Amino acid sequence: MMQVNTSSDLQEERQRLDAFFRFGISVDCVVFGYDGENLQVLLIERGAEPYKGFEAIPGDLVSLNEDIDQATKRVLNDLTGLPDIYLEQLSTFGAVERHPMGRVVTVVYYALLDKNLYNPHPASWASEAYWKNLDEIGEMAFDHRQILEAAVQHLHHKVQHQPIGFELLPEEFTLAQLQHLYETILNTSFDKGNFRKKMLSMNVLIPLDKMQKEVRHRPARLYRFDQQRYEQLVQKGYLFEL
Amino acid sequence: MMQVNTSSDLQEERQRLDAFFRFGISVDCVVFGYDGENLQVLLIERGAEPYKGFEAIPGDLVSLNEDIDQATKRVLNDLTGLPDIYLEQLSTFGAVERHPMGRVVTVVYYALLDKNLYNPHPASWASEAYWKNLDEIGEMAFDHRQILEAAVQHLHHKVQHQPIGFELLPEEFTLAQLQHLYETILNTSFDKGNFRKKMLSMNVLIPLDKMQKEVRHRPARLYRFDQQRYEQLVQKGYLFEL
DNA sequence: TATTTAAATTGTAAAAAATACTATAACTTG
DNA sequence: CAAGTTATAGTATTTTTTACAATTTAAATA
Repeated sequence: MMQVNTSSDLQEERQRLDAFFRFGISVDCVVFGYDGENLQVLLIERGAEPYKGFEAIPGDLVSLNEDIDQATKRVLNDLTGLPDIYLEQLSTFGAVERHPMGRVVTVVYYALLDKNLYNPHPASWASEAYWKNLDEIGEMAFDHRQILEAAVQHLHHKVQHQPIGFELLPEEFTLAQLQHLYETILNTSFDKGNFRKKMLSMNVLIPLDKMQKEVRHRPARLYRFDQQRYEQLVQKGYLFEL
Repeated sequence: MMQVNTSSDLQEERQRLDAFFRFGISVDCVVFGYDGENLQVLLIERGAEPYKGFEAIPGDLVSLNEDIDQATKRVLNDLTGLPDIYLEQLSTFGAVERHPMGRVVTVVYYALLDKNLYNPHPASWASEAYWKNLDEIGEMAFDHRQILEAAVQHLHHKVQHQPIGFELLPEEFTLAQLQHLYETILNTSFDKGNFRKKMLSMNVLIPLDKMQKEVRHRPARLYRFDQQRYEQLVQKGYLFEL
């Protein structure tokens, strides 16, 4: 098929389309953290309209010349002071009435991190920024409640098939810490010996020559996650599964 | 925190935001089909600028007052004549330069179906609409090549954890057909007896009192997928896995 | 009609993995 | 050093997976 497109062709078409180009795009960043005890999520209090004073997932409108993936990092940093972290796209919410200021479609990302590493500080139009236990969350701005529920569900599913749990822990951790994390996320309990055997048999943990410090009992060996090894296994078709 | 928002407050804010509300949103529908032999995908040839004459995934701009999920059904029907089918959201592509007519963020959906049931007919600005084998696809419009690859990868992953294979088959099918489908998608082969045992032990297949017809050997029993039973199992925490 | 053929279906023994549980080691604190 | 606590290792039992062989069925052919 031959292509004939003059510049005026395109201009005409662009005009016809003008009515379609009235959307706003935002990104929302669901950041999960773990403090060794509970699973938490990073929230802000909105200091600007709409929904001023409401709890919200950190998020903001994307600029016309800004890449969406990039926007997540900027927004998260602007509002909470968190540095560049890897955020994975989750899904997109686009109900017609979800935003009172116009038609805004929001792309939701999520991340997991060791919350002891970073302390959030509110900035820009965020009046507060803090961690909150998942089960203590009430009303939220926009459809953020719904978004958060989708993120939690995704986490439950994902943690059973990929070793994402490690992102929530310090670089070096004990098997008991890892087990407690999984038990928290999945709300179950595992046999200690068998959990250990299963984890170690996957060959994605590197045992270190270090021991836990400052505990009042036999100290446990520390391990770290072997990202390279994990990727090799995935290449070969191995699937991490609990 | 007290909320004070007069109507003029909001108007002011809306004006400040005007520069952000210049995005276009589109939906793209990756529809996979299976003809008993190969895995295929539904494509159109674009009959309008930009990328006139190129192969593309069926998709179009969303209207300002149109729900995104709804838009998928309209678009797919407009371009290819396919009726309402269930489409699942996959992910969103928003690179700055992905569309030559402006900033367009596209939300990608996908569906699976028995391609013998529906015959695509091009309409609206689609000059062609047809099924094509996955391994015979060349250049495509926009970033559709990239989108398609993401969809295929998602399919590979998903088929191993959810019984989506059934959507690609006729309502009534034999275990051999099901096995061949899985072998095609995953590009492997399974032991016949063990595949049968595994599938049946999941209790999501209803054996029918019907047999295959018009084959020149012992006819196989027909089964159908038990959606209800599957949902019950998922509720109870059971996870379908190959 | 008897025989052949192709595939469906069933069965089974061996191997591997998951599970439940016990025993021992290592460290801290009083 | 004894007591307490948790880590770590080990083991026997059960369950699941795997590989493969045997049997059944209906159509096609001779």
